[in-house]
This record gives sequence, structure tokens and C-alpha cells, in this order.
Amino acid sequence: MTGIKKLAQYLNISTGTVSRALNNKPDVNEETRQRVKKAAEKLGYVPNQSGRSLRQGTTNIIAFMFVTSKVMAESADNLFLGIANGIQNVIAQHDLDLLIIPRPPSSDPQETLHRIASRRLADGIIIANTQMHDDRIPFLLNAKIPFVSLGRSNMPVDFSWIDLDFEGAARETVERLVARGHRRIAICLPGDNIMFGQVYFQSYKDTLQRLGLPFDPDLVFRILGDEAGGEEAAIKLMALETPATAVMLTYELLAQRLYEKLSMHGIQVGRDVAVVGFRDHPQHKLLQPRLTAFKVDPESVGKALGYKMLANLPTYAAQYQHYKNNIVVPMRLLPGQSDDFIL
Amino acid sequence: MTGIKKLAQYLNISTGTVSRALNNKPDVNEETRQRVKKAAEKLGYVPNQSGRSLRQGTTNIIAFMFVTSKVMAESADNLFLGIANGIQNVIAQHDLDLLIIPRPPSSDPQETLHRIASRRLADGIIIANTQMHDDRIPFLLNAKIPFVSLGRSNMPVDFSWIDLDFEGAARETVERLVARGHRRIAICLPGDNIMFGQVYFQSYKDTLQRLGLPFDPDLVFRILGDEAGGEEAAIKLMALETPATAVMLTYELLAQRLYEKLSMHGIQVGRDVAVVGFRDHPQHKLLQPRLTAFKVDPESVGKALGYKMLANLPTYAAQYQHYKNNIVVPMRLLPGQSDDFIL
DNA sequence: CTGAAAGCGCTTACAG
DNA sequence: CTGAAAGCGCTTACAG
Repeated sequence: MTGIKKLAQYLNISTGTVSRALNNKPDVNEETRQRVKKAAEKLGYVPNQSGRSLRQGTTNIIAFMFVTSKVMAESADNLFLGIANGIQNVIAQHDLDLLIIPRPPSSDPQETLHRIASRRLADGIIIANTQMHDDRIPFLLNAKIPFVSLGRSNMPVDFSWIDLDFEGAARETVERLVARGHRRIAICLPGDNIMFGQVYFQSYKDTLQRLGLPFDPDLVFRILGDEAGGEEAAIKLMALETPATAVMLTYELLAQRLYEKLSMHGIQVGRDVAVVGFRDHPQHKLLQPRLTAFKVDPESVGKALGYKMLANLPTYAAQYQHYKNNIVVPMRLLPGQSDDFIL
Repeated sequence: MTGIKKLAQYLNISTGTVSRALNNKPDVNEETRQRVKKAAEKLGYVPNQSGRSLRQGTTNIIAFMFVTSKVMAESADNLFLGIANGIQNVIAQHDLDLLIIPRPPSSDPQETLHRIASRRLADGIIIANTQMHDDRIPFLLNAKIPFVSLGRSNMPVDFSWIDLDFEGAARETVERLVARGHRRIAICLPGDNIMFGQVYFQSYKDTLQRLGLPFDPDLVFRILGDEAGGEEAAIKLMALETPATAVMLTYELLAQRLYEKLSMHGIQVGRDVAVVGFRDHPQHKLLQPRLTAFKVDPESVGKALGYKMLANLPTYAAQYQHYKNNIVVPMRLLPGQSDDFIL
């Protein structure tokens, strides 16, 4: 005997009434509703999700798709758990569950997406690792699947995203360094066209201009995002014909090797050159001098994603329409001593 | 027009045949099967999971439930992503998806479990943060829900688990230290009754006994698992009437503060006292002298969980029966200089 | 080898 | 306010 049928038989009423009572439909006698709820509790009845999904066309599941690379798994992803937690906290308020789809870098993102969508595994999808040009975006828009992106793209279409405030971080860094007398500030950037690098770079240039400082292309270092990139940055810094007095980093993991390589050449961070890091990272805890870097609260990133997801689901759109605009999560500067070098 | 009906109509055959063809049932004409598959590909047909689930009683989803505490999210959980990835890699081979349920420490584990189970959200459940006494285990056994635990318990029942090789780690640590002449080896242990501490402790005692060394209860330090625990360990170490010459740690995060506190009192790790850490952690990268600690490959933990999960699902049990036994994932010692102190 | 039909567990117009 | 019935999209005995 099936779940709801059993409950209905136990109560001697129809399954329809049981369903209406449990789903808080208005047209149910209040006394009946209480009887039903009490019995459901007693018998431990919970509606079968497949039955509901099939009938209603919604799954009450939100999918979160992200790329797992070896590098991410080992280091950058102390963020990930906090983000997942933040999403979960928000969507759980509406009894939605989180389906996490880790995707190896080799797999085809379109295919995964198509599978989730067509199989109707989820009511909405959160995508991460968004690229400047990202084919998933037109695909999702076209398929009319509610989605939110963690990360902007520069595609000429309108879609929901949240992102970290890279403009703000670059602006604050440049302003801080300039206030300390620096005029030649080098910037480390990703080699590829990843969006956050672009945003960070633009804000760097804009801020320089606003402060009346010249932009020198020689000060732009395109480097890799892993730890080896730190060494590369040091080499480029030392190779400059007209030296820079400060350097700002993208990527979390550059700092350590940068320190080491410079130190091997008698250049001490904080004394001979000012360094401002990017995202704070546990691995930096022991760096001497302590790295000035930006703190991101992963939980609030997750919550923002959750709210924006809800705002995109037909069922909850009205309730969360104030989350309609795209959200930029602040990065808060934690001062260390790595930029104590004052001109 | 529904998915499979549309496809059937397009092909001018019955939905039953379409279903049988796509699901590789033997009793289908090979030519028909090819026609169906080609058409499905062309029209982008993927069966609706709710329909399948309702009919078959299986969801093709594996749930992974774990507790997210602030501490975990910030530090210990560089493991998590790798584990999730490992599980996913294995179960994806059978088109199973991973439903990740992060659970705040405050929530009721039984309730969450009951919800997943009754709602039929998943075919099997992987639980983490298993306690020595853990009520989820009898619940799941009783409800006959296939599950695997990440972590042993000492409940008097038989169930599927995988765990890290804490015995091996403690044994190797004691043997290594004894080989270097140490006879008084202190051990840091969790204050509560968490299982891994128990296992680690037992192996410590067993190994001492096997090597003919006395066990001294004064050398057992019950401390907290966060960073402050490192300071506590240092204080207890220095307060010993008969000093210890070596100390072994549980928990990843103790090392840094232990180093610092000892150093403040003129005691240098590696020179005046030997220290062997627990799990390797990115935060240790910069510790001087480098901490001797154990490396765990999170991916292989995840894979083990995945295989054991499959071995517990009726559909795949036969195929994966060689994973029936519980699995202990090795911890590999990475030598540093923190235990260079030789007697 | 294929088709027609039943039914998985729900929810929801519809009728009363 | 409640019940009877249809139907969401599949799969699978059953019949031929």
C-alpha cells in the first residue's frame, strides 16, 4: 500500500484531501487539516518526490555545477564548502535540495547541462567557473532553464550572475598603494581570457587614470595561476628596465614563491617592494611579512547565489524580486605588512 | 507531446519498444535499436528522471550527507572537494548523480535522513562525520536503506564503512620515533569520544607494548582540535614532571601554535623535541622545520566510498561484490625535519 | 520481436 | 469542504 493511500485509508478520507491538507491548500477544513498532519507525523509520512515531480513538473532540486581541477581540489577550494553551505541555507527554507555536479575539466559542459535539463533533474542550475565567452549561457537562456552564474561573462546577453567585487579590490589596492607614494605599480594577471582578470585589469587602469598616473604596459605580467606563477612574477619584476615599487597579485597562490624568489635576490617584501595579494588563503598564514590581501566570505557568496536562484524560479520569483539585480559580493582588505614599504 | 511519446510517434513504433531499445533490453531487433538510438540523439531525447524513478522505484541519485561547521569550512576541508570528486567519478560510470546535503551542526541528523529516505530522494546514502555511537547507523540499517559511512563507529552492528588507516599512521609514527631512540612519546588526542581518536590511541598503546615500552597515562594529552589546541599541547608538554622527547598529533591544525609556544620557551621543534603531525595540510607548507605528517589522497577516499556504495545497491551488488569488505585508505608518511631530533 | 495496457505516487481540475 | 478520476512520463509484465 502506497504512502498517501495508506495515510488516506488510515484516516478514512480520500487521498485528494490528504494531499490538499498537507500542502496547505486553503480549501480544507481546518480540523481535517490538523488530523491529517498529526497522522502524517505519527506514521512518518513524507511525500515521494518522484510522484510529486512527475505530477507538478518541478523537482525541488537545485543543481550546482562546477569544474574540479586538481589545483582547485588542493588549494583554492576552501571557498567551495562555504559557498555550498550558503546556497543550501537559503534554498532549504523552501525545502529545496542541492544537487552538486562536480565536473572534470575534460568533460563537455554542454552535454552535462543538457543531461540535467532534459532529464529534469533540477528546477534550476547554478553554474560556476564562468568564462568570458561561455556557451552554456546562450544554451540555458535558449532552453529557458532558470540559472544563475557564479562569475560574469562579457557575452552580449542579459543573464543572472553574482560575482566578487574585483573592481573594488583593484581600486582599493591602487588607491592604497598610491597613497603610500607608489607610482609604478605592477599587476599580475591571468594569461587566458578569464573574466575576473579582465575586470581587475580594467579597474586597475581606470583607477590609475583617475589618479592621474600613466599606464605602462611593461608593468602588466601575464602569468600562470599556480604556485609557480609566483616565481615568474618575481623574475618579471626584477627584469624591468624602469623598476616598479609595488606589485598587486591576482590568484591566491602566487605570494609564497614570489617572496622566496625575491628574497633570494636580496629583495625583501614590505621593505624593498610593496605587495598586495588577492584572496586571503590559509596557506598565507605563516608568510612573513604578513600578506595584505582581501577576505571573501564564502557563505555570503552562497547566500547571494541562493537568493538569485530563487528569484529566477517561477514559483518564488515574486517573493524574491528584490534580488533581481546582479550582485557583487564585497572583498574586504585585511592589512598585513607586505605593503609597508612607503615611498 | 511527451518525450518518449514524441520519439515513438516520430519513429512510428510504440513507446514500449523505444524504452526497451534505449535501455538495452535484449529482446529488441538490433536494427530497431539503432534507429531508435539515432533518433533519440537527433531529437536530444533524454528520459525524464521522475518518470523513471516513479516506475522503477530508483532515483539514480546517491546522497552524500556531511556536517559543515565553521571550522571545517575554513580549514580542514580541503579534503571535501576531492572526496566528492572521487565519489562522482565512480558513480557516474553508472549514470548516478551525487546529491550533496550539507547539514549545519545544529540540525537533527535523524530528521534529515528520514526526509531523504522517505521522500525517496536517493537510492543510497553516504554519511560522514560518523561518531563512535551514532544513531544514524541503526536507523539506516533498520530502514534497509543502502548506505556507507565515512568513518567507523564502535556500535555492535555490522555495516559498510571506509576509513583512513589511523592504526597504520599511529603504528608507523611510534615505530619511527622509537627507532630514533625515543622512549617517552606524548600523544595528543581529541577530548571527545570521536572514533578516529580511539583507534589512533589504541594503536599507539599496542605498538608501544609490542616494542616493549611502558605506557604512561601522563603522556596522553586530551585537547581541542582547533588551532588553540596546539598551544594547549605545548603547555602540557612543558608541564610534564618526567619530560617526553617526542610528541605525536591528531588533528591537522595543532602544529603551528605548538611550534610557536615551544619556541617562546626556547624549545625548538626538530632539535629539542621530535614532532610528528597528523594529516598534511596546506597551512603547514611554510612551517620551519617542515612537519613530518601523513598524506591522504582524498580522491581515493571518494572512490572507495563510491565503490562501496555500489556494492550496497541491489542493482550493482553482484558486479561490485569484491568491495564488500570494509576499506581502510592508507596514510602515507611524508618525512620533514620536525622529528630530526634523535636520541 | 513488438504493441497495448497497467501502474509507479502523487496533485489538481472538476463535480457535487 | 470533499471525493472520484485523470494524468504527469516512464517501464514492464503480458499477449501475440
